Amino acid sequence: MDNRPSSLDWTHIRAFLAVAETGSLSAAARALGLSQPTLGRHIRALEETTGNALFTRSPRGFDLTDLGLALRPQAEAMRAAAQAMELAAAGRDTRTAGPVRLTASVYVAVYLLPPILARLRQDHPEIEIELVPSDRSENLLFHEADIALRMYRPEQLEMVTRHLGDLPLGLYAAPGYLSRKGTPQDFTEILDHDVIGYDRDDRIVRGFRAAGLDVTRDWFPIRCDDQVACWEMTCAGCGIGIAQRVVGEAEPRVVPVLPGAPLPALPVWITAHAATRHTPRVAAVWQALTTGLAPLVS
Amino acid sequence: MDNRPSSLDWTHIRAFLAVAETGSLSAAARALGLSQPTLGRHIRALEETTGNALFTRSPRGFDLTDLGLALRPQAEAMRAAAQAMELAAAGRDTRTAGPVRLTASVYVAVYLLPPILARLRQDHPEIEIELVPSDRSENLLFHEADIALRMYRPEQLEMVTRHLGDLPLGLYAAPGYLSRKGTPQDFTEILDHDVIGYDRDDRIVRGFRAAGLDVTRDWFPIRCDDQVACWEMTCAGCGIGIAQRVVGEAEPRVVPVLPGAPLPALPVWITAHAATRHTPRVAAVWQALTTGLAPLVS
DNA sequence: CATATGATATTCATTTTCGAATGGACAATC
DNA sequence: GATTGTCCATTCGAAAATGAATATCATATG
Repeated sequence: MDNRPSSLDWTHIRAFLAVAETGSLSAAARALGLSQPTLGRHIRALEETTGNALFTRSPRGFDLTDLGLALRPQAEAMRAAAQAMELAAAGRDTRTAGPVRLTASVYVAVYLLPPILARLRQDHPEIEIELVPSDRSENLLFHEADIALRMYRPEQLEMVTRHLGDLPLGLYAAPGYLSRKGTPQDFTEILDHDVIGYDRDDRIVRGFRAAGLDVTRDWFPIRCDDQVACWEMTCAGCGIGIAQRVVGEAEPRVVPVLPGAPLPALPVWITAHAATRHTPRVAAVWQALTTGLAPLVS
Repeated sequence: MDNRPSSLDWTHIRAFLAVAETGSLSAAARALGLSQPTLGRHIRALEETTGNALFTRSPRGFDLTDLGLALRPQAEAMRAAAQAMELAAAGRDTRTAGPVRLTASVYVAVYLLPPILARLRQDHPEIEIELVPSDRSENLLFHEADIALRMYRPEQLEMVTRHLGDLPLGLYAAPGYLSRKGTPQDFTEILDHDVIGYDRDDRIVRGFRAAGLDVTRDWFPIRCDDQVACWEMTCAGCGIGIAQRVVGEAEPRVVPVLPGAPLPALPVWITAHAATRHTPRVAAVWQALTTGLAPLVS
């Protein structure tokens, strides 16, 4: 019994991916220009080092187990990198063709990125952009995205991060709402108003507490997790909403409320894997994002 | 004759990355557990399929060409994906038998762990323990270890950490030394004594400062980076040394000095990857360490 | 029910790959 | 200037991986 924890053989990983995709050793062998016994040995070797079955065998072919399913995305990421390497090695001037996956908060993706990405598409039409709007925090890791824009400092090893600046926030409301409920003249008066808050995100609550207002989650008459929906409700006159100033000032349906209100500013961080940060594509997108966001942050 | 660049061999890419990082075939061979001729062949094969030189050879080693420089990030991305795959595989390893790699400070590894690991071996003989004593801080991540014991709180995402408690410290000296130089009756009298300090680690200096004694690194007549060597020198009568109480009290060659001295306690943190924390092996070792260390920390 | 098809496992001779050993070149050090 | 250490290139016998051929199984089909 040779329990070897040794690291995985990259050739075996390639075989794993081919079998996973074709569903059979024979088809994978044809695709890779190898023989069926060889592929079988590679898969078996991989299963021996991981200690668990990656496929269920049947006379019809190979099917991924749960473990195999979990491992497949990483293998695909490896192949993507290998393909990029081959491109770079072949046409040595190889530029930036290919996809870049970008994740950002829904809010940023909706209100800030479109003009920046339009400009990027114009300057680098060979780069395809996959935009993943997401407010969950943990989805950027391990190759779910090449670049992430976040409102907090990511703390990961192997990640390159840069603080782009801070997005000032402001309070806004539709004129119709203000004529109905009056316009607060002082920050404390806001307690008598309908403030639109995010449901699970407690940053707003904490922000109010920091400003000296003792409110709880229940105090907000309208709660919604989706920041875009929150903003649309604000624009529609549901109450006073919080928005980034660059967005609020550009929105004709609302007017600023209490411009001097003590609201914090949202930090903006850009993050990429150290491994991919300097590949041409990722570098180009990184550059476009930093320059495009620069005028928006203070 | 031009062999069609069918496609790059992933094993060769791995060799490329190792050589690029180490700067020599020999060092890369050591890192990969292969031989220098093998690495040389891999690189040559890669250069033949791409048709371009990736390194400039010199008797001092291998240097990346511009093309090789351009290819390196993609190779790094591949390895990042491979590491992610290995981590994912390790996180789903259901085997109870096999190795667990454990890292701890040299001091802990020498004086605290042996009985705990002996007990663990007895209870779980199917688990092999690889102990990596190390005082460098950054070596636990990315699967260099499954579990780490540290004297500070690790701050990484994707890591599970738990504070096990604090190890109280005490001052100790050999009777021979004390009869030669006298026994200090007050903490300030310690300035007239030979205190054995760690060389690069400034925690002792800061501890003395916090206690109101203005000392600098040069004040310590014996300095040594190795904590085990420091303690052995203390036991041998070189001066007054600092040790964890559990160690000092159990050592017949020394007696306590100034039991009430205001020394800080060392926090003990146990850490593991979130991905592997709950695999049977890692969980068993985690359990053994927490219960084994519990009576030692206050 | 017999047959054809397409799949995996196994075997074994062949090819490929590997590593120990060796020699030579350069740099640092005494 | 000799010595030592580290590096690369080459050689060659040993070890490992490979693929053609074959056996076997399950299914679909007439």
